[in-house]
Amino acid sequence: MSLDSNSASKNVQRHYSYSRKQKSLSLLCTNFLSLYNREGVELICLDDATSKLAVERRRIYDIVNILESIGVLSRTAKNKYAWRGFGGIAGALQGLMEDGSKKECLNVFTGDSSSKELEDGEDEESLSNPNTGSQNDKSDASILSVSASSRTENRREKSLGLLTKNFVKLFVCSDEDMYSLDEAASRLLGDGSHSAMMKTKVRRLYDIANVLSSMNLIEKTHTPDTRKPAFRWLWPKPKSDTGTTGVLEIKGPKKRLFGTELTNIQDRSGESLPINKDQNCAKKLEKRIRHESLTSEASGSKLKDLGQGQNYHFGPFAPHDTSKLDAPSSRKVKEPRDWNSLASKYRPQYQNQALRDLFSHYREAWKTWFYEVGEKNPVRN
DNA sequence: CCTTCCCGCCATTGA
DNA sequence: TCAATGGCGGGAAGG
Repeated sequence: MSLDSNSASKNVQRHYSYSRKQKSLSLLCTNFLSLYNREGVELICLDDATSKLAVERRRIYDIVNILESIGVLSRTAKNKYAWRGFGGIAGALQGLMEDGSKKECLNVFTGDSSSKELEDGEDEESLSNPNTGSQNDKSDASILSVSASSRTENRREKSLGLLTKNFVKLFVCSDEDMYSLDEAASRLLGDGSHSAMMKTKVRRLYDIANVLSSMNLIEKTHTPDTRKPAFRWLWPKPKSDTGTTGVLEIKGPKKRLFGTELTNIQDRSGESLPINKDQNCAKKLEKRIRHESLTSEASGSKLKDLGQGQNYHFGPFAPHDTSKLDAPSSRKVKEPRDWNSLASKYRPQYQNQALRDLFSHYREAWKTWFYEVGEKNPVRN
Protein backbone atom coordinates (compact mmCIF):
# COMPACT_ATOMS: atom_id res chain seq x y z
CA MET A 1 0.00 0.00 0.00
CA SER A 2 2.22 2.69 1.20
CA LEU A 3 2.21 5.61 -1.06
CA ASP A 4 -0.65 6.11 -3.32
CA SER A 5 -2.34 9.24 -2.30
CA ASN A 6 0.57 11.50 -2.00
CA SER A 7 2.93 11.21 -4.87
CA ALA A 8 0.41 10.00 -7.28
CA SER A 9 -1.12 12.19 -9.79
CA LYS A 10 -1.34 15.83 -9.76
CA ASN A 11 1.32 17.79 -8.08
CA VAL A 12 4.50 16.74 -9.63
CA GLN A 13 5.36 20.24 -10.52
CA ARG A 14 3.81 23.11 -8.81
CA HIS A 15 2.63 25.25 -11.59
CA TYR A 16 5.03 26.62 -14.05
CA SER A 17 7.85 27.68 -11.96
CA TYR A 18 9.35 26.35 -8.88
CA SER A 19 12.25 28.26 -7.63
CA ARG A 20 14.40 27.53 -4.68
CA LYS A 21 14.67 31.19 -4.06
CA GLN A 22 11.09 31.35 -3.09
CA LYS A 23 11.84 29.02 -0.29
CA SER A 24 15.14 30.39 0.76
CA LEU A 25 16.01 31.14 4.30
CA SER A 26 16.86 34.68 3.45
CA LEU A 27 13.47 35.35 1.99
CA LEU A 28 11.88 33.72 4.95
CA CYS A 29 13.92 35.86 7.22
CA THR A 30 12.86 38.99 5.41
CA ASN A 31 9.28 38.00 5.70
CA PHE A 32 9.67 37.13 9.30
CA LEU A 33 11.14 40.51 10.03
CA SER A 34 8.48 42.26 8.07
CA LEU A 35 5.86 40.43 9.95
CA TYR A 36 7.11 41.24 13.38
CA ASN A 37 8.99 44.44 13.14
CA ARG A 38 5.94 46.44 13.80
CA GLU A 39 4.53 48.65 16.44
CA GLY A 40 3.15 46.75 19.31
CA VAL A 41 4.78 43.45 18.69
CA GLU A 42 6.30 42.13 21.84
CA LEU A 43 5.79 38.43 21.88
CA ILE A 44 6.16 36.01 19.10
CA CYS A 45 4.49 32.67 19.07
CA LEU A 46 6.08 30.15 16.84
CA ASP A 47 2.81 28.61 15.85
CA ASP A 48 1.71 31.96 14.70
CA ALA A 49 4.84 32.48 12.70
CA THR A 50 4.55 29.08 11.14
CA SER A 51 1.08 29.62 9.91
CA LYS A 52 1.47 33.23 8.94
CA LEU A 53 4.56 32.56 6.96
CA ALA A 54 3.31 29.26 5.69
CA VAL A 55 6.48 27.32 6.13
CA GLU A 56 7.60 24.18 7.79
CA ARG A 57 8.18 24.42 11.46
CA ARG A 58 11.71 23.32 11.05
CA ARG A 59 12.58 26.43 9.11
CA ILE A 60 11.21 28.68 11.74
CA TYR A 61 13.59 27.13 14.19
CA ASP A 62 16.45 27.98 11.94
CA ILE A 63 15.49 31.58 11.61
CA VAL A 64 14.66 32.05 15.20
CA ASN A 65 17.88 30.55 16.42
CA ILE A 66 19.93 32.79 14.29
CA LEU A 67 17.95 35.86 15.15
CA GLU A 68 18.25 35.10 18.79
CA SER A 69 21.98 34.88 18.70
CA ILE A 70 22.05 38.28 17.09
CA GLY A 71 19.91 39.80 19.74
CA VAL A 72 16.84 40.39 17.68
CA LEU A 73 14.84 37.89 19.65
CA SER A 74 15.13 36.23 22.97
CA ARG A 75 13.46 33.12 24.09
CA THR A 76 11.03 33.47 26.90
CA ALA A 77 9.37 30.12 26.99
CA LYS A 78 8.59 27.16 24.95
CA ASN A 79 7.14 28.33 21.73
CA LYS A 80 7.54 31.94 22.75
CA TYR A 81 10.04 34.57 21.91
CA ALA A 82 10.33 38.17 22.85
CA TRP A 83 10.90 40.65 20.12
CA ARG A 84 13.91 42.81 20.71
CA GLY A 85 14.21 44.23 17.28
CA PHE A 86 17.11 45.60 15.41
CA GLY A 87 17.98 47.67 18.40
CA GLY A 88 19.06 44.55 20.14
CA ILE A 89 21.80 43.90 17.68
CA ALA A 90 24.23 46.45 18.99
CA GLY A 91 24.05 45.04 22.46
CA ALA A 92 24.49 41.53 21.24
CA LEU A 93 27.51 42.47 19.21
CA GLN A 94 29.01 44.22 22.15
CA GLY A 95 28.54 41.13 24.21
CA LEU A 96 30.04 38.92 21.59
CA MET A 97 33.01 41.10 21.26
CA GLU A 98 33.75 41.23 24.93
CA ASP A 99 33.22 37.57 25.21
CA GLY A 100 35.49 36.88 22.33
CA SER A 101 38.38 38.97 23.46
CA LYS A 102 38.11 37.74 26.99
CA LYS A 103 38.33 34.15 26.02
CA GLU A 104 41.30 34.79 23.91
CA CYS A 105 43.18 36.18 26.83
CA LEU A 106 41.90 33.72 29.31
CA ASN A 107 43.01 30.47 27.93
CA VAL A 108 46.53 31.42 28.66
CA PHE A 109 45.87 30.40 32.19
CA THR A 110 44.21 27.20 33.00
CA GLY A 111 42.24 25.44 30.44
CA ASP A 112 39.43 25.59 32.88
CA SER A 113 38.45 29.15 33.60
CA SER A 114 34.83 28.58 34.31
CA SER A 115 33.59 31.81 33.03
CA LYS A 116 30.03 32.50 33.69
CA GLU A 117 29.12 35.91 32.66
CA LEU A 118 26.22 38.08 31.93
CA GLU A 119 22.92 36.45 31.51
CA ASP A 120 22.94 33.69 29.02
CA GLY A 121 25.11 30.82 30.01
CA GLU A 122 26.61 30.09 26.74
CA ASP A 123 30.11 29.06 26.46
CA GLU A 124 31.85 26.98 24.07
CA GLU A 125 34.10 25.19 22.51
CA SER A 126 37.26 23.97 20.98
CA LEU A 127 39.67 26.45 19.49
CA SER A 128 41.75 26.26 22.62
CA ASN A 129 44.31 24.04 21.06
CA PRO A 130 44.69 24.55 17.40
CA ASN A 131 46.09 21.21 16.57
CA THR A 132 46.08 18.90 19.49
CA GLY A 133 42.87 17.09 19.08
CA SER A 134 43.24 16.73 15.38
CA GLN A 135 41.30 13.78 14.12
CA ASN A 136 38.54 12.98 16.48
CA ASP A 137 35.80 12.36 14.08
CA LYS A 138 33.06 10.50 15.76
CA SER A 139 34.22 8.70 18.83
CA ASP A 140 35.74 11.60 20.56
CA ALA A 141 36.07 11.60 24.29
CA SER A 142 33.52 8.92 24.76
CA ILE A 143 35.54 6.99 27.22
CA LEU A 144 33.48 6.73 30.32
CA SER A 145 33.58 9.83 32.37
CA VAL A 146 32.05 12.86 30.84
CA SER A 147 29.14 11.66 28.88
CA ALA A 148 26.15 13.11 30.59
CA SER A 149 26.91 16.77 30.67
CA SER A 150 29.34 16.61 27.87
CA ARG A 151 26.86 15.17 25.53
CA THR A 152 24.51 18.00 25.96
CA GLU A 153 27.35 20.36 25.73
CA ASN A 154 28.56 18.72 22.63
CA ARG A 155 25.24 19.16 21.05
CA ARG A 156 25.11 22.76 22.03
CA GLU A 157 28.46 23.33 20.54
CA LYS A 158 27.13 22.43 17.21
CA SER A 159 24.01 24.44 17.39
CA LEU A 160 23.15 26.91 14.75
CA GLY A 161 22.88 29.62 17.32
CA LEU A 162 26.35 29.17 18.65
CA LEU A 163 27.78 28.84 15.22
CA THR A 164 26.18 32.11 14.36
CA LYS A 165 27.71 33.78 17.34
CA ASN A 166 31.11 32.48 16.55
CA PHE A 167 30.79 33.44 12.97
CA VAL A 168 29.88 36.95 13.95
CA LYS A 169 32.71 37.06 16.42
CA LEU A 170 35.05 36.44 13.58
CA PHE A 171 34.17 39.83 12.22
CA VAL A 172 33.48 41.73 15.35
CA CYS A 173 36.57 40.65 17.22
CA SER A 174 39.02 41.59 14.56
CA ASP A 175 39.76 44.06 11.86
CA GLU A 176 39.08 41.49 9.28
CA ASP A 177 36.02 42.33 7.30
CA MET A 178 35.86 39.58 4.82
CA TYR A 179 35.83 35.83 5.01
CA SER A 180 35.05 33.11 2.63
CA LEU A 181 32.95 30.42 4.14
CA ASP A 182 35.77 27.95 4.02
CA GLU A 183 38.00 30.32 5.84
CA ALA A 184 35.36 30.92 8.41
CA ALA A 185 34.70 27.25 8.84
CA SER A 186 38.27 26.28 9.33
CA ARG A 187 38.78 29.15 11.69
CA LEU A 188 35.84 28.05 13.71
CA LEU A 189 37.01 24.53 13.85
CA GLY A 190 40.40 24.46 15.39
CA ASP A 191 42.18 25.15 12.19
CA GLY A 192 41.72 21.55 11.33
CA SER A 193 40.55 22.05 7.83
CA HIS A 194 39.78 18.41 7.85
CA SER A 195 37.41 15.94 6.48
CA ALA A 196 33.71 16.00 6.40
CA MET A 197 33.42 18.25 9.38
CA MET A 198 34.33 21.13 7.18
CA LYS A 199 31.68 20.24 4.74
CA THR A 200 28.98 20.17 7.32
CA LYS A 201 30.20 23.36 8.89
CA VAL A 202 30.17 25.12 5.60
CA ARG A 203 26.69 23.90 4.88
CA ARG A 204 25.52 25.53 8.05
CA LEU A 205 27.43 28.66 7.33
CA TYR A 206 25.59 29.03 4.10
CA ASP A 207 22.38 29.11 6.02
CA ILE A 208 23.65 31.60 8.51
CA ALA A 209 25.25 33.82 5.95
CA ASN A 210 22.06 33.95 4.03
CA VAL A 211 19.97 35.20 6.84
CA LEU A 212 22.60 37.64 7.99
CA SER A 213 22.74 38.88 4.44
CA SER A 214 19.06 39.39 4.31
CA MET A 215 19.39 41.64 7.30
CA ASN A 216 22.32 43.36 5.73
CA LEU A 217 24.67 42.60 8.50
CA ILE A 218 26.89 41.17 5.86
CA GLU A 219 26.92 41.08 2.14
CA LYS A 220 28.13 38.63 -0.36
CA THR A 221 31.02 39.58 -2.53
CA HIS A 222 34.20 37.99 -3.57
CA THR A 223 37.75 38.44 -2.55
CA PRO A 224 39.55 41.08 -4.55
CA ASP A 225 42.45 38.87 -5.39
CA THR A 226 40.94 35.49 -5.82
CA ARG A 227 37.56 35.30 -7.31
CA LYS A 228 36.34 33.28 -4.45
CA PRO A 229 33.02 34.21 -3.00
CA ALA A 230 33.20 35.76 0.40
CA PHE A 231 31.16 37.72 2.86
CA ARG A 232 31.87 41.21 4.00
CA TRP A 233 30.77 42.71 7.26
CA LEU A 234 28.56 45.76 6.87
CA TRP A 235 27.30 46.61 10.29
CA PRO A 236 29.14 48.98 12.60
CA LYS A 237 31.39 47.09 14.89
CA PRO A 238 31.22 47.90 18.54
CA LYS A 239 34.05 49.86 20.00
CA SER A 240 36.31 47.77 22.08
CA ASP A 241 36.71 50.29 24.84
CA THR A 242 33.85 51.50 26.94
CA GLY A 243 32.33 54.90 26.84
CA THR A 244 33.58 57.05 24.01
CA THR A 245 31.32 56.65 21.10
CA GLY A 246 27.68 56.51 21.73
CA VAL A 247 27.01 55.70 18.19
CA LEU A 248 25.20 52.49 18.61
CA GLU A 249 23.22 52.94 21.69
CA ILE A 250 20.36 50.74 22.53
CA LYS A 251 17.70 53.24 23.14
CA GLY A 252 14.18 52.26 22.81
CA PRO A 253 12.91 48.78 23.01
CA LYS A 254 12.52 48.98 19.36
CA LYS A 255 14.09 50.97 16.69
CA ARG A 256 13.92 51.66 13.11
CA LEU A 257 14.18 48.64 10.98
CA PHE A 258 16.22 49.05 7.96
CA GLY A 259 16.99 52.57 8.79
CA THR A 260 20.17 51.84 10.53
CA GLU A 261 21.97 49.98 7.96
CA LEU A 262 21.08 52.42 5.33
CA THR A 263 23.30 54.78 7.13
CA ASN A 264 26.39 52.78 7.19
CA ILE A 265 27.71 51.67 3.95
CA GLN A 266 31.18 52.12 5.15
CA ASP A 267 31.56 53.82 8.41
CA ARG A 268 34.86 52.91 9.85
CA SER A 269 37.77 52.27 7.62
CA GLY A 270 36.45 54.84 5.28
CA GLU A 271 39.09 53.95 2.88
CA SER A 272 38.74 52.24 -0.37
CA LEU A 273 35.21 51.59 -1.09
CA PRO A 274 35.25 50.18 -4.54
CA ILE A 275 33.63 53.03 -6.27
CA ASN A 276 33.90 51.81 -9.74
CA LYS A 277 32.47 48.52 -8.93
CA ASP A 278 29.68 50.14 -7.13
CA GLN A 279 28.75 52.34 -9.94
CA ASN A 280 28.77 49.43 -12.19
CA CYS A 281 26.53 47.58 -9.92
CA ALA A 282 24.29 50.51 -9.68
CA LYS A 283 23.96 50.72 -13.37
CA LYS A 284 23.46 47.10 -13.84
CA LEU A 285 20.99 46.97 -11.09
CA GLU A 286 19.12 49.87 -12.44
CA LYS A 287 18.76 48.08 -15.65
CA ARG A 288 17.67 44.93 -14.01
CA ILE A 289 15.16 46.65 -11.90
CA ARG A 290 13.67 48.37 -14.82
CA HIS A 291 13.51 45.14 -16.65
CA GLU A 292 12.00 43.25 -13.84
CA SER A 293 9.44 45.79 -13.12
CA LEU A 294 8.18 45.14 -16.58
CA THR A 295 8.15 41.49 -15.98
CA SER A 296 6.44 41.69 -12.71
CA GLU A 297 4.88 45.03 -12.65
CA ALA A 298 2.51 43.89 -10.04
CA SER A 299 5.08 43.82 -7.37
CA GLY A 300 6.95 46.82 -8.52
CA SER A 301 4.12 49.21 -8.60
CA LYS A 302 2.51 47.88 -5.52
CA LEU A 303 5.57 48.57 -3.63
CA LYS A 304 5.33 52.15 -4.55
CA ASP A 305 1.96 52.98 -3.33
CA LEU A 306 2.53 51.32 -0.11
CA GLY A 307 3.86 54.59 1.01
CA GLN A 308 0.54 56.33 0.92
CA GLY A 309 -2.11 53.74 0.97
CA GLN A 310 -0.80 51.97 3.95
CA ASN A 311 -4.00 50.35 4.69
CA TYR A 312 -3.53 47.96 1.97
CA HIS A 313 -3.19 44.62 3.47
CA PHE A 314 -1.44 41.76 1.99
CA GLY A 315 0.13 38.54 2.72
CA PRO A 316 2.69 37.47 5.15
CA PHE A 317 4.74 40.55 4.91
CA ALA A 318 2.96 43.61 5.96
CA PRO A 319 3.21 47.16 4.85
CA HIS A 320 3.96 48.66 8.22
CA ASP A 321 7.64 48.98 7.75
CA THR A 322 7.44 50.20 4.26
CA SER A 323 6.70 53.59 5.52
CA LYS A 324 9.61 53.25 7.79
CA LEU A 325 11.91 52.29 5.14
CA ASP A 326 10.61 54.62 2.66
CA ALA A 327 11.34 57.53 4.84
CA PRO A 328 14.94 56.91 5.62
CA SER A 329 15.72 55.71 2.20
CA SER A 330 14.50 58.66 0.31
CA ARG A 331 16.04 60.93 2.82
CA LYS A 332 19.16 59.01 2.43
CA VAL A 333 19.28 59.48 -1.22
CA LYS A 334 19.19 63.19 -1.14
CA GLU A 335 21.28 63.60 1.89
CA PRO A 336 24.72 64.88 1.04
CA ARG A 337 26.47 62.28 3.09
CA ASP A 338 30.10 61.48 3.12
CA TRP A 339 29.73 59.21 0.20
CA ASN A 340 28.60 61.90 -2.10
CA SER A 341 31.64 61.01 -4.06
CA LEU A 342 29.64 58.09 -5.19
CA ALA A 343 26.54 59.99 -5.71
CA SER A 344 28.13 62.26 -8.18
CA LYS A 345 26.71 60.70 -11.22
CA TYR A 346 24.15 58.20 -12.23
CA ARG A 347 21.07 58.18 -10.28
CA PRO A 348 21.79 57.81 -6.66
CA GLN A 349 18.75 55.73 -6.31
CA TYR A 350 19.79 52.18 -5.96
CA GLN A 351 23.40 52.44 -5.33
CA ASN A 352 23.24 51.22 -1.87
CA GLN A 353 23.29 47.63 -1.00
CA ALA A 354 20.64 47.72 1.58
CA LEU A 355 18.09 49.26 -0.65
CA ARG A 356 19.02 47.04 -3.45
CA ASP A 357 18.58 43.90 -1.45
CA LEU A 358 15.46 45.15 0.04
CA PHE A 359 13.80 45.74 -3.21
CA SER A 360 14.78 42.44 -4.57
CA HIS A 361 13.54 40.75 -1.47
CA TYR A 362 10.25 42.40 -1.66
CA ARG A 363 9.94 41.46 -5.23
CA GLU A 364 10.57 37.88 -4.39
CA ALA A 365 8.22 38.00 -1.52
CA TRP A 366 5.52 39.30 -3.70
CA LYS A 367 5.95 36.63 -6.24
CA THR A 368 5.77 33.96 -3.65
CA TRP A 369 2.72 35.41 -2.15
CA PHE A 370 0.95 35.65 -5.42
CA TYR A 371 1.70 32.10 -6.26
CA GLU A 372 0.38 30.89 -3.03
CA VAL A 373 -2.77 32.83 -3.16
CA GLY A 374 -3.33 31.79 -6.68
CA GLU A 375 -2.89 28.19 -5.86
CA LYS A 376 -4.74 27.58 -2.72
CA ASN A 377 -7.54 29.84 -3.41
CA PRO A 378 -9.81 28.38 -5.98
CA VAL A 379 -12.68 29.15 -3.71
CA ARG A 380 -11.96 32.72 -4.25
CA ASN A 381 -14.18 33.01 -7.17
C1' DC B 1 31.01 20.20 -13.77
C1' DC B 2 30.93 22.76 -9.00
C1' DT B 3 28.55 25.70 -5.67
C1' DT B 4 24.72 26.66 -3.05
C1' DC B 5 21.46 25.13 0.26
C1' DC B 6 16.29 23.09 0.81
C1' DC B 7 14.20 19.28 2.65
C1' DG B 8 12.90 16.45 6.07
C1' DC B 9 14.56 12.18 8.64
C1' DC B 10 15.23 11.13 13.07
C1' DA B 11 17.91 11.91 17.51
C1' DT B 12 17.34 14.93 21.68
C1' DT B 13 15.18 17.61 24.91
C1' DG B 14 11.74 19.16 27.93
C1' DA B 15 7.25 19.27 30.06
C1' DT C 1 5.00 9.59 27.24
C1' DC C 2 4.74 12.61 23.50
C1' DA C 3 5.36 17.06 21.45
C1' DA C 4 8.77 20.55 20.63
C1' DT C 5 13.28 21.19 19.13
C1' DG C 6 17.12 21.01 16.20
C1' DG C 7 21.49 18.20 14.22
C1' DC C 8 22.68 16.64 9.98
C1' DG C 9 23.70 15.32 5.24
C1' DG C 10 21.48 13.68 0.79
C1' DG C 11 20.76 15.23 -3.34
C1' DA C 12 18.51 18.61 -6.41
C1' DA C 13 18.42 23.48 -8.23
C1' DG C 14 21.38 27.07 -9.80
C1' DG C 15 25.21 28.81 -12.24
